[in-house]
Amino acid sequence: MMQISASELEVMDVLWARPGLAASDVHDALGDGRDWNVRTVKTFLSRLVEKGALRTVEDGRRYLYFPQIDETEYRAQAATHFIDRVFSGRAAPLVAHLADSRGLTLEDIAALEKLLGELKK
Amino acid sequence: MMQISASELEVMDVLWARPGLAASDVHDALGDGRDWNVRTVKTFLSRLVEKGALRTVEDGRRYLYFPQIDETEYRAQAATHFIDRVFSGRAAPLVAHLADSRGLTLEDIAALEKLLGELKK
DNA sequence: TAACCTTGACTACAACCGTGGTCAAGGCGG
DNA sequence: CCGCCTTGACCACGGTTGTAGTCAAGGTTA
Repeated sequence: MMQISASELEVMDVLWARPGLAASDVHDALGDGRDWNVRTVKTFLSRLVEKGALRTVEDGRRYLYFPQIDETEYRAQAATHFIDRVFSGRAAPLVAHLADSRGLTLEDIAALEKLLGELKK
Repeated sequence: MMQISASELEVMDVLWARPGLAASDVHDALGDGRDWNVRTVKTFLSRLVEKGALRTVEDGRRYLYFPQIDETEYRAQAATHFIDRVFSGRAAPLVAHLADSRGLTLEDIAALEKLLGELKK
């Protein structure tokens, strides 16, 4: 439902981790690797506000940004959509692919086994 | 790497299942639920050819379409990208989310347990 | 005080996407 | 043979995305 692009999601990640940052703070927080112009970051922030994913609070001459959507919920929904699109809604083949492409570490495998154990109850 | 949109992927699905169809056949095969105009389907086919995901073979006045990319490989790669984007590369949280959102059926759980058993070896 | 930096508001612009229209050439039904 | 259908080639058009530029107002610094 809420369409957030890959770049916008990186911005959300920053604000989920530290809500209430101003635009330039978000820019700084993205610093490593992400070499966006401040204005680019501001564009993403504005679009996220338009989309209802962020809310602004005035702080003098600038805005502070706060997530309006729940991180966990968003990721769960994104996962469901992805699986519907790419794996016809079947989760098991996805995990199989991850295994194939070495996307699963031993730790992952242990974590998943534990998780499955809980799910069976 | 190869950027295929959601709609284009539906077209690929048809051709992965039955390679060598002509445009109108693909249109028919999509029939149920997917109510695209034939020209819309042709646009997707053309774009997929441009992108190198399909190859054409002339058959009289029309083209037959054949996948140029491997289905399994594509899905595995898509899964990896998705997890990088949305779950910072960690597969286990993804599966946890699926469980939360009831994306996993009992069958899935059984399949995953079997899979994990094999992976441990 | 004068020049400069920051901030939000608005604008730009090309690529990609979803959706299909136009057009001309060839094949088919009657 | 004649009109109709299909086919590929090319075009259109508005929305989203990535990536900023411009501008004016207010704060900062020398």
